[in-house]
Amino acid sequence: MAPGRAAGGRARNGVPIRSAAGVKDVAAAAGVSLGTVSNVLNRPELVSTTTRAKVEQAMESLGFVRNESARQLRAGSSRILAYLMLDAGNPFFTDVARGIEDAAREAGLSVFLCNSNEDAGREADYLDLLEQQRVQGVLITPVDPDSSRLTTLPARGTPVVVVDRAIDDGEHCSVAVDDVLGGEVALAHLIELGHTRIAYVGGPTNIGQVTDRRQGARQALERAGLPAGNLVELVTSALTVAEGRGAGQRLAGLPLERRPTAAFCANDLLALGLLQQCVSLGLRVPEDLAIIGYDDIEFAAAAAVPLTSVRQPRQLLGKTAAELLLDESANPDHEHQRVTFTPELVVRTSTRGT
Amino acid sequence: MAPGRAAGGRARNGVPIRSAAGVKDVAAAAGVSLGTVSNVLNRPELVSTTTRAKVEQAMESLGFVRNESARQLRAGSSRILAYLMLDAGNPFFTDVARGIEDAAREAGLSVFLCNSNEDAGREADYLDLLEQQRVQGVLITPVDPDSSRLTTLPARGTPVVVVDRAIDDGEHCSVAVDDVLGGEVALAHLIELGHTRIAYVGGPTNIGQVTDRRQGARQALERAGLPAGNLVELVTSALTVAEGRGAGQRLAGLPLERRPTAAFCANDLLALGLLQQCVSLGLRVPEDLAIIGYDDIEFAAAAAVPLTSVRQPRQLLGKTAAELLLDESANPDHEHQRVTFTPELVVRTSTRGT
DNA sequence: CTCCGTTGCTGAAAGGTTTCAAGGAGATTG
DNA sequence: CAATCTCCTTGAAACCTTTCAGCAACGGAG
Repeated sequence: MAPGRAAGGRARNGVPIRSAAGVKDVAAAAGVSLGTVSNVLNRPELVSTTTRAKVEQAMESLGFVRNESARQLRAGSSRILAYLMLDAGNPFFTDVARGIEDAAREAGLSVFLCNSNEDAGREADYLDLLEQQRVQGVLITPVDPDSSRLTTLPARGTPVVVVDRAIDDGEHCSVAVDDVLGGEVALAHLIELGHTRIAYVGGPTNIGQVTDRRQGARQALERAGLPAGNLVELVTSALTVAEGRGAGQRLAGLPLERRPTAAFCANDLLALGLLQQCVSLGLRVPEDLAIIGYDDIEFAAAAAVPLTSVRQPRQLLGKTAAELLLDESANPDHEHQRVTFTPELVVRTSTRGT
Repeated sequence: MAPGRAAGGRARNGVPIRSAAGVKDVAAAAGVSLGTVSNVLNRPELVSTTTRAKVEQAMESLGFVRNESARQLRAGSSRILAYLMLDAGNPFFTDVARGIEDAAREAGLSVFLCNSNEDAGREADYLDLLEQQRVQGVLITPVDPDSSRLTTLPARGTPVVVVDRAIDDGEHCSVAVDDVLGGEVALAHLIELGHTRIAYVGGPTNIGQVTDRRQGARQALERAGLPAGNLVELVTSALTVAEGRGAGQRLAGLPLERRPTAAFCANDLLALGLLQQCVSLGLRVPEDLAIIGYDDIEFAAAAAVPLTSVRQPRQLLGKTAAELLLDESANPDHEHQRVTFTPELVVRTSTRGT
């Protein structure tokens, strides 16, 4: 898989002088003062056209690069937002990120993406790092919504907005989609189709999305008057395609009389893996097993059997979150908000058949 | 799709004091000098256990957060790498990113991800930003490999490693997979299956991956003694699923006698979109149209018709690139390298049939 | 010819950290 | 008891930029 490593050697080591041209050098070269150079950089309208031209020319020829650390240290503010995402490999989150980027760009800010990869330790490390960097604000889809950092950051002045999770501790805004409702809708759909023994595939159970959707599923079951035991839980150790395949293996291995006739997966990656595995083991979808996913990522519709899923307004989620963050850092009488969107069932072949 | 926006208002505006506890305050609280606090932070082994405990306790109770801008300004070095990726929504690049993260983490560095989204302007903006931030190094899969920034950054002291593209201007290392070979292999496979009129789906044509793979395809065609005109180009405006669908629409609309019997797509996203559209328009894959993708992302195997693709060692690509970058910034007699991996054909149903 | 308002430029101070030469306190040796 | 040595700690200088009060020059109004 990873063979021939044909090194095409290339010598010539660049001179490692960070030539260190600073405003001072530019000022000297242009024959003006420090302050003027700074004005060219920050308030060009205060500088006469001829002087500005001289300065810009000097910058150009010296290869001047503004030192952002120094700028930020003195000016006190950063022009950067960060989105700390749960899983960069899940298209759902990259779509959210796109919404964030669009909103940030509009406000003249840049976005750095960080990937916690469902690991609470990494998440904590990144939060520390971002706080130290004094970024203008942090958007996060948390692995661990109870991390103390989620409250200490805002308390110390770094605004935090929680995305795709509702948290109501008064320290930040949050933008979420009603996951309990989503779970309920998904299961109601399966029940309506006549299924009574249904698998819930998801995990790890410390992730809020997983438990909320499960709770919704249970509620739907209860409302339909079915015993709670009819929801068979298959716990996975991550929300990935590979884990979905593993679950498929386990599920297909169940004796027919105990095997569920439908599966509700905590996200589309799991559903796609489950689907793939079940199909390759000879189960027919939806006849032998109906499958419903969650998120409606773009790949859901292109799957072996087009996947029924619960759609969330991904980009809007990100855009809204970024706007709240911007408001928080710009507006002195910002009030924390909890915005909730409503999910939407998208029915395709994997449950309804053709 | 994006309805009910139930704002659950929450007042209580956090006091916006970035309480500004600095080393100075910590020193005062702990009854030691500035220098000692700094030593606790940077060379704890030089500080006696009792003093260290006092200082740490003071930090804790003051909620001290180190100001990274100031640290970096004085110390001159950053502990951050950045990966500027072509498309964060393409799982291929997030897998590369994972490889980078693993290698960086091992070296005690953090990675910020930036998404140029196939936009040369964004790419340039991010490169400027990263240089100003004085990150320790930049990994990039460029939209525009001819951007002057790709040489000015290293010349001024910010190491740059090019990922998934071979560039040989002596200013940086690069790690790539032989895309020409990959294109050749893909097309040879189709030709071997008896196809003679073949579509090449890809674009925009300023992206190197697109042109290299096309060139490989042409070479294979020539080698097989087929006229160049037998490769029908369908140019897309991005390497996305949606664009793939569009290409499918166009392709299916061709009169039967002119319609290719196989399609080679510049990446899997295009191939998945193409596949989905063609299937939904009633074409059988591979009987009416064989399809081959590129990258072998995880979703390729789970597609409506499991997709034949050209696999690249994604994580290894990232890991190798990060290691080269680390060497460049740590090792004074670093020599630029050009590492090339070999792609591998993975045959599935979309070309071979069942 | 003086006064005043504009416009454009200056230069010192400040921001929080790290570094480093130097000093101090105890312990050890002769 | 003096001389050394070790081990810790100290405080000022430096990193590069932005800010801001103030100065100079100029033109127009009276």
